[in-house]
Parts: sequence; C-alpha cells; structure tokens
Amino acid sequence: MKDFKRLSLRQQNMLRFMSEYTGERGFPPTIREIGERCDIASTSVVNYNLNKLVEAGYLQRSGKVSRGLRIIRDIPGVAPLHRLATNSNSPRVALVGRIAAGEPISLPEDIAHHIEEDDYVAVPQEFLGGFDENEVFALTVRGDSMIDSMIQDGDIVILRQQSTADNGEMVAAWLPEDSETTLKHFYREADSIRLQPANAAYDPIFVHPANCQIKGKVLSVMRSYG
Amino acid sequence: MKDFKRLSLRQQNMLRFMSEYTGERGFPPTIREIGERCDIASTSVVNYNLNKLVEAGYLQRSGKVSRGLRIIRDIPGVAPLHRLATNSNSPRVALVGRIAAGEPISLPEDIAHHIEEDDYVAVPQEFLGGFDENEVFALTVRGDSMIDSMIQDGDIVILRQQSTADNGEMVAAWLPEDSETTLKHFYREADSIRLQPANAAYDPIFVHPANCQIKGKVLSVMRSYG
DNA sequence: AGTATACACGAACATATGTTTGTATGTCAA
DNA sequence: TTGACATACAAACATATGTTCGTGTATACT
Repeated sequence: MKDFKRLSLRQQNMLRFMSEYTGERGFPPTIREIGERCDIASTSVVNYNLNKLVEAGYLQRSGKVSRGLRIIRDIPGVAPLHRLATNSNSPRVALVGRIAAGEPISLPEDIAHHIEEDDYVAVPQEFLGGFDENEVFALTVRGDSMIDSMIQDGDIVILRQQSTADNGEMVAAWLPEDSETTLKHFYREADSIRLQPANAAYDPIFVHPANCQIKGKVLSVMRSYG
Repeated sequence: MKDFKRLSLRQQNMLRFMSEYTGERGFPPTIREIGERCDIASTSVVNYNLNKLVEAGYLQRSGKVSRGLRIIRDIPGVAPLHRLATNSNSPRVALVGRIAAGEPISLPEDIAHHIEEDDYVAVPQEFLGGFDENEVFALTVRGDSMIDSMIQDGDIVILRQQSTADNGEMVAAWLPEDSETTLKHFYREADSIRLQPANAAYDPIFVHPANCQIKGKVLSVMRSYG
C-alpha cells in the first residue's frame, strides 16, 4: 500500500477533492466533476487515475454505477474536524476569524488548530440550517463592505464549510485578483460567476470562476446591539 | 417539522433504506434502487415521496444529479451517519408577533396569553444584553420597511420591554397617528422625538412625543437563510 | 352527484455518467 | 535507435438515472 506522498500530485488532488466534495454534499463526485476540478481534460484519464488509487488502497469503486466511489483511507490535510468539547448543551460554533475587505480568511485547515477557548459562539439549533455543528463556523464582519447584503460591521455570520455552492445561495467568496472577501448571492452563469448583492439597488459583480474561491455558504446572521 | 411517526410507513422505509445503504456503500442509492427495495413500482412515486421527505425536513436533495440525496435528521432505529446537535438549553424567548408597517403590535399585556408552544425562539445568552429572559420578547419582521436599519423581511428582532429609551437606542415605536410601527434609532430633541434610520441616505422622522409610544428597545437581530 | 387532495402507476423523455477505443507523448532501459 | 510502460487526450458509445406527463384510485368534504 503506497504512501500518500508516493502518489502523483494529480492523484493527491483527486483524493482531496473527492473527500471535500463528499463531506460537503453527502455523496461522491462524478468522474467529470473530478476532471473539472483537477484540471483533467479527459474522463478516461480520471478513470485511469481512479483505478490507480484503487490499486494504491485509497479507494473502493463500485463498477458501472454513478458516483461509485468510497475513500477508505484517511487523507493528510483533509482530516475530519475533530469534535470540540463544550459545556453548554447549545451548539457551539467555532468563531474562526473576521471577514473584511482586503483580508483573506484562512480556512479550513486552520480551524482545528487556531481555536482557543473563547473563540466560540452559542448558536440556536434553528440557525444551523440542519447541518452538523462541526461543519459550521462563524465569522465576525468587519467594515461596511457587506452593507449591500444587509450585513453590517460587528455582525456574526454563521457559515457552513463548502467550496462549491448552488445558485442563489449566499456565500463567502475570496476573490484572489481583488484580494477581497465578500458576502454575496452566488449564481453560476455561462462562463462566469455572478455575485449578486441582496439589495437590488446595487449592481452584481461578475468574476471568472478562477478568480472566485468559495469558503462557505451563509446559514444565518446574528447581531447584538450594545 | 413532522415527527417520524407521522410519516407514512413507506416514507419511513425509504429513510431507513437510504440511511443503511449510504452507510454501507459510501454513497446514496438511486431512485430506482430505492424503489426496488421498498416495493415501489414507479420511479415517479419514489420521487414524489422523496419530495415529501424534503418537506418534512428529513432530506436534502440536489436536483438533477444522480444520487443527490442527503439525510439531515436522525432516524429511529438506524445508527446516525453523523452527530446532530443536541437540544438547546439556551434561554427561550417569547416570539409574540410580527412587526410591520401599518400593523400594530399588541404589547405587553397579551404576551402571556397568546403564546403557544411553537412561539418561542432560543436565543443565546450573549444576545440578551444582560436582561432577564422574562422581560425580553421577540418579533418577526414583516415587509421591507426596516431595510434602512439593515433589517429585512423575516428577521427576528430581540427586544426588551420598556416604554422609554435613551438617545441612540434602537426602539420599536408605535406611532398612533400614522397607525404604524417602526424600528428606528431614538433621539429626544427639544420638543419632539427624532426617529433616525440607520442609513444616512434616509431622512429622519420627527414626531410629537404624544405620537410616539415606545414598545421596547432592540437588543439583537437574528436572521436565518433557509 | 361533484370537487379537491393525496397517493400510486407506467411509459416516454432528456441527459448525466461510466466505459471503451484509438491515438499521442513522455521516460527509461536495452 | 527500439520497445515497453506510464500517462494523457478526444470522441464515440451504452445505459443509468432523474424528470415529466397522463392516468387511475382511493378518501373526504360540499
């Protein structure tokens, strides 16, 4: 059984993507989805490398069925977030950082490590959108750059970790070219991504998919005056 | 959200099968596989019942993709695929009504009477502003008349019952002459009261003190996208 | 009777998706 | 050079799979 480092970079990427995807959606990706995300042009190449991963003992495949993949070994770097102790019965969500124009947010690798005791916020069950508290995190909003989404300085946004999104969902997106993180509604267009503010008075932003990195989707917002 | 026992026997079977299948194989079953195992002759019937399960809050579906199923609630008799958060012991606050332009809110006498079991919302301690939960109530915002305060339709505002306010506090004010309830920042001027929107683009409202009845001050705002 | 609603069936439909084939390009050893 | 091997690509293929539609059958209510 090969060591993870012995796999080709492409195969490592595939494993990482499959693991993340499955964690986010609840089912594995298709061959073509793997190809898109790992910059593999041909489905047969994905198929080829999947078989290599089976040989290496990382994967099980159920032949001829869609999404017939199952990862059977842990993958460095995408280890599942460990459960964090809590006293309260109320779900406690990791408050991992601040989101603001011009600053990146470091996710998800850093979550498990950089958390301290105080960096939690209690969140009622109803505001977790049915997701497990372990795949949910919170950010404090800094600055007024999200005003057009009815979110202001000091708000706490609750998000679910995921790197993809469905149309209409509100996401935290990191725009590398602009060195900016923003909260917008997500829409996949023909060959670009439309980031739509909540307020109709503001114009949408169009970005190339390569310049749009989804960090998570917004489940809820909490604000305290005082 | 329906109780498990309220589901049809067929739907219960489907849930059990989906959960077991996913646990065994690592990916959810197809519509046809569900049909076979649950003695359902037509794929459309499976599809129909899957949508029912989504309505009941047990399932998430990713449209148009194969095996696009995810169980999001525990199912009696089946080992849970992932841990779901436990019941909350957060303070529970009475959700006494809706606030909207043109509609009065009946406070505080009716609070004790009109409340039913569902009319509570769990609120984390941090969002009660240090007040006792018994003197705090919640309102659902209806309409977009409060957009200028970064509060939108569907938001839940947490308020403390009080009939006066300090300058700068955000209050729910009932304006008898206009038959209107509104959320604004409160400022006492020489011989009038200024109700100031949060957004500078909007003009303040000046009212005579006799035409301004404070219902409570806003402690926090909670919003769930769902 | 008629109407509405919930649930079920089967067939046709569109396409998502795994598989296969033929070919090309690199490296490495003989 | 040659040949073997690993890896990559594109196109064609077969079918698995979600969706839609027309219909039927109960039950309950007017």
